[in-house]
Amino acid sequence: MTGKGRAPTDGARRRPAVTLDALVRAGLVVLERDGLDALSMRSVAAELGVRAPSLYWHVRDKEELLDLLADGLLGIGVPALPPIRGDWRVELRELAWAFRGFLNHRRDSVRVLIGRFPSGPGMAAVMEHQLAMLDRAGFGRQDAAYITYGLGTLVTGFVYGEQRPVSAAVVAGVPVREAVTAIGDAIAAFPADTYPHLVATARELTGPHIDERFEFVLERFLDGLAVLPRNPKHDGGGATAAEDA
Amino acid sequence: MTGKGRAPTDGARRRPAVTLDALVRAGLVVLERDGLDALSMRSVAAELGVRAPSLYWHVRDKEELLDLLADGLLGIGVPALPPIRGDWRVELRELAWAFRGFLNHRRDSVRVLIGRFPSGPGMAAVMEHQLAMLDRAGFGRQDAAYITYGLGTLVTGFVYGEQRPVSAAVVAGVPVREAVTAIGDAIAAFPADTYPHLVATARELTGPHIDERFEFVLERFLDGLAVLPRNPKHDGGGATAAEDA
DNA sequence: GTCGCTCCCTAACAGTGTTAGTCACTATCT
DNA sequence: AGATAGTGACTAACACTGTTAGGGAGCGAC
Repeated sequence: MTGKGRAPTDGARRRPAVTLDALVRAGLVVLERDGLDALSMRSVAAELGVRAPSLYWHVRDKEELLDLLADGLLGIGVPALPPIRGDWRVELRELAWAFRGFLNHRRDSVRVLIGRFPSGPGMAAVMEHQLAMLDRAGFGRQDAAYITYGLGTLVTGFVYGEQRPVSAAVVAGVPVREAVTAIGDAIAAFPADTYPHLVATARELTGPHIDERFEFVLERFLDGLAVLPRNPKHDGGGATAAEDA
Repeated sequence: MTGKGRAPTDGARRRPAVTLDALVRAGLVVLERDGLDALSMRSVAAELGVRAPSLYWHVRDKEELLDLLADGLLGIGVPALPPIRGDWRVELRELAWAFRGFLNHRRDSVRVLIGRFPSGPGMAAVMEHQLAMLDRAGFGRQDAAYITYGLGTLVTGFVYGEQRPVSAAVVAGVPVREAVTAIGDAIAAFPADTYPHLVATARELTGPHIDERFEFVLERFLDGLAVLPRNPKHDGGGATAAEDA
C-alpha cells in the first residue's frame, strides 16, 4: 500500500510475446484472412504463437478484443478519408461513399463495427476529421455531433443489410444476383389482392442496383441537412465555441 | 417416380409434435423470456418438449430459424402499425417511432432483425402498409421502395447502436447512464491539440438524450423526402400502375 | 536467496451447431 | 391383413467455442 508496491519500471521486462498492439494486429490479420466466423480466441492466439488462455491476461473478454479490433479497423481506414475542400455536401458525400467502400472491401469489418462505439485513436481520427468538416461548414456543435453519429449509423446499417444476403448466398453456393432476385420472386408470389402495393413493388424492392439505393438514402439525408440553419461560414478557425447557454 | 409417390394428403398425419408454426412460436417464447444468447437449438427444442436434432427436420439451419423468427417478430408488431391518416410525414414519423419502440421493448428483437430481409407474412403486412401510405402520398414506386427499405435500415441500425452499450453495461453491472457518460469522459480525455473538434464535442456526442438523436436523424431524412417530387395525390386507388416504359 | 510480479502454460468445463444412423408410427396400396 | 414407404422423432457423437482454475518459469527488487 506504500510506495513499495508501485510498478518497478512500468516498461518492458521480459519482453513479453504478446502486447496489446500485437494482439490487435494479429486479430486484424485473422479477420482479414479467415473472416469473423473463424476469429476465435484460439485462432488469434495461434497467430501470435501462443495459447488461447494467455489472451485473457491482456483482455477481459472476446468482446473487449472485438472493441479493440473495431477501433483498429477505423484506424486502417483513416488514410482514405477524403480531403476537406470547402463544399460540405460534397465532402460528406465522399465520406459516406468512402466509408461504405471500406466496409465492403475490408472483410467482415461491418460485422465488427456495427453497434460498436470505439473509443480509441482510430475513432478519434475519423471523428475529428468529420467534425472539422462540419464545423467549417457552419454546423453547430450539437448538430455536428448528431450528424456524425447519424451518418455513421446510416452507412453501417446500410452496408450490414447489403452484405447479409450476399454472405448467405455465398455459403449456399448460389450466385448473389440470383439469390436477391429470388427474394423478389417470393414477394411477387404473394396474393396480390391482400398485398397489392407490395406485389406491385416487388421488383423495385429487390432491385439489383444497390448503389442507387444507397445513393437515394444518402442524398435524402443530405437534403435534410441542407435545410438546416447554419452559422455564417468561418474558415480555418477550428473548434471555437460559439454559444454556451 | 410415377404418380404413386405423391404425398398422400399433404395434411396432418400423426399430428406431429413439432410444426413450423409451433417451432416459431416456441422460438419467440424463448427469445422473449431468456434472450437471444440463450436461444439455442437445444433450448428451443426443450420448449417444445423435444430434442435438438428434431428441429433439423423442419429447418435447415439455425439461420433459417432466425429468419423465421424475424418474420414472426414483424408479425407481432403489425397490430401496432399507426393508421393511415392523410399526412404522409406524420404517418412516416409515427411509423418510425412505433418501430423503434417495438424494437426497444421486444427483447433482442433488433439483434434478430438487423440485416435480415424476411420474406414471410409479417414482413408483407408491414411493407404493404408502408407502401400504401407512400402511394397515397404520391411517391413513385421506385422512391417508395427506396424509402421503405431506407427507413427500415435507418431505424434498425439506430436502435442496434442504441442498445449495444446498454447491454454491455448491464452485463458489467454498472448503470447504463454512467456507462455512456464514461465514454464521453474517455473522449474528453483525448489530447485537445490533435483532436480539437472531437474533444470540444465529447458531451454532445455521448449525450444522454437518445430520443433527440433519433428525432434528429429521422427528421433530416423526412426533410429530404419532403423536397422529393411527387405525383398529384390520388386517393383510394391502390397500386394502379402509372408508367411502364 | 527469497519475495513477488508478470505472463504464459496445461487441463478442464459447460455449452454450441450439426451430422449419422436408428426406429416407431401411420397412411396407403396390394 | 400384410407389405411398403414416408414422416418425424430419437441417441450418440464430433469438432469447436469462450472461459476459468491452478501451476510454474523468468525476472526485478529487497
